[in-house]
Amino acid sequence: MSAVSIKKTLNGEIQTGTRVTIQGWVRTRRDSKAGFSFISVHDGSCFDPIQVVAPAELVNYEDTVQKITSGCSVICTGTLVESQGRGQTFEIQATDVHVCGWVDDPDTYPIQPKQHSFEFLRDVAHLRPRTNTFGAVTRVRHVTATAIHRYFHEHDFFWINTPIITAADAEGAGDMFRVSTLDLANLPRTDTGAIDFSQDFFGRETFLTVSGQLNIEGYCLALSNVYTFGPTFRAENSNTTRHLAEFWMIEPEIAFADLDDLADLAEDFLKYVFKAVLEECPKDMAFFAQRIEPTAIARLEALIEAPFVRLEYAEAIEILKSSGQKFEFKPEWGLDLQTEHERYLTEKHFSAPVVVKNYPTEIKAFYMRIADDRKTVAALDVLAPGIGEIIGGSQREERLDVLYQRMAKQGMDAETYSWYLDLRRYGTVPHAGFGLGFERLITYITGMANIRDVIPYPRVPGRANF
RNA sequence: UCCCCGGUAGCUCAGUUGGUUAGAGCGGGUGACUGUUAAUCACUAGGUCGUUGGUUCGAGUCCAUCCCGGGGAGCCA
Repeated sequence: MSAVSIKKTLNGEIQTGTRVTIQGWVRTRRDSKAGFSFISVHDGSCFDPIQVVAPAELVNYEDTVQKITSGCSVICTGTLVESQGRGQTFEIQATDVHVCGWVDDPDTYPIQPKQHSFEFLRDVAHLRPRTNTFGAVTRVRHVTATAIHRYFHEHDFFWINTPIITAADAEGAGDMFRVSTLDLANLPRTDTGAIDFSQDFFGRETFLTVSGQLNIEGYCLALSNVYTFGPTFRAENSNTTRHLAEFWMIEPEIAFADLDDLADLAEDFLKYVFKAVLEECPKDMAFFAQRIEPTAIARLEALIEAPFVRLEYAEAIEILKSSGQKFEFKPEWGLDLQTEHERYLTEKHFSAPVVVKNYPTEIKAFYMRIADDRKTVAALDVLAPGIGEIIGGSQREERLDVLYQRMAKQGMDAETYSWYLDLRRYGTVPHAGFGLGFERLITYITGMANIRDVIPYPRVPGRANF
């Protein structure tokens, strides 16, 4: 008999009276001297475990069933029945309980049927997926990723796998990890004493990507609507609840589009994804609302209904200035919004996600389209209550001469970016795109406070365990 | 990188102005009890109090140092 997922045994898909085999890991075992044990088994297929009722008549009851502890892997066969007890609809009356793998030392098995701190669970990242919370996070993460691909597919976007290894050393998005096969203890040198990267694997200096944007623009100016969804690396020494050195980023890029088209896309996209998660993960979301963040479901529902607030950067500054709030950093036109400013806007003033558009030229990247008066560029940030910046994007500078000037002004080497300039030389069009941090999105959806708890094995400064 | 907080049993924590033998709950073991629900009750095992040094008659407690963790800020997604 082939095994079925616990999800199927619990969702009514299988008729009661059917003989089934399930396989998974034990959460708890409770004995009843009335002649049976209750074994709570999960397999990750759904939030709830199934209760296996193991009668004392089983041949291995005393030497096996009664020795089962949390974490053992089991294969159980029996009849699916309506539960005679409270707390669950279905359960399995076992005729066979087989322990696949014992827990060597139950005394030190880290995952107990109790609340653990997330800090502790980070130290056992290989075992934490066995907990309620991380099972739920994992399923939500999967459903979110799937919804993202589905949204783009349904809207005629193509998924472009931009390279992870890149030679562009100044994409303007922070410090990069070096990729090299040179012998660190014995580096080849040029005549001038510099490291001779011509002897390196690629014959030049290379890094891990900090963004697929520049690469994807080429595909945008050919396939019109495209996106990346892949790993991204930042070697910044950021120690916060919302930064990772390795994370996943979604970057759509749309042709024949301006900043408002981009804001429309961001809003429609986020609403679609939130809706999908609420529909496909009701149990997991209910858990987050109950145990992690009380507003987890309510705020997503509210967000799906209401139109996003949109305002100019200049307006945002005015709101902050006349707010009467005491800020550590005074809001001033020309300065970037501080975390405290973003929080005020999203959490207090609007109590909603806010799209801020058209930032001062000086504080934004070279590729963003400059306004006629040169004071601002067509950039936008989507700010969400609780986490701040979730999306950052812009309309790209599509005019060759303007882009060239801006690069020169920033002392950038036009030669390195000649291929990027080609895109403006041959059939340029207005286009725009944004970057969305996947883990930040999961953080927002689940209400999990720390981004290290929504990725399987977090990489942060000073830590790359597992 | 900067600021703040913390490190005591497998886990979550308590530990008074420095003072005898460092405690509880959960988890483990043993037993009792029960269609049980993070079951309940009794008994039991389990600790180099993060490291190194200092102050003191005496340090889990005070000081310094380093290591590790967490939160906040900056950078950003």
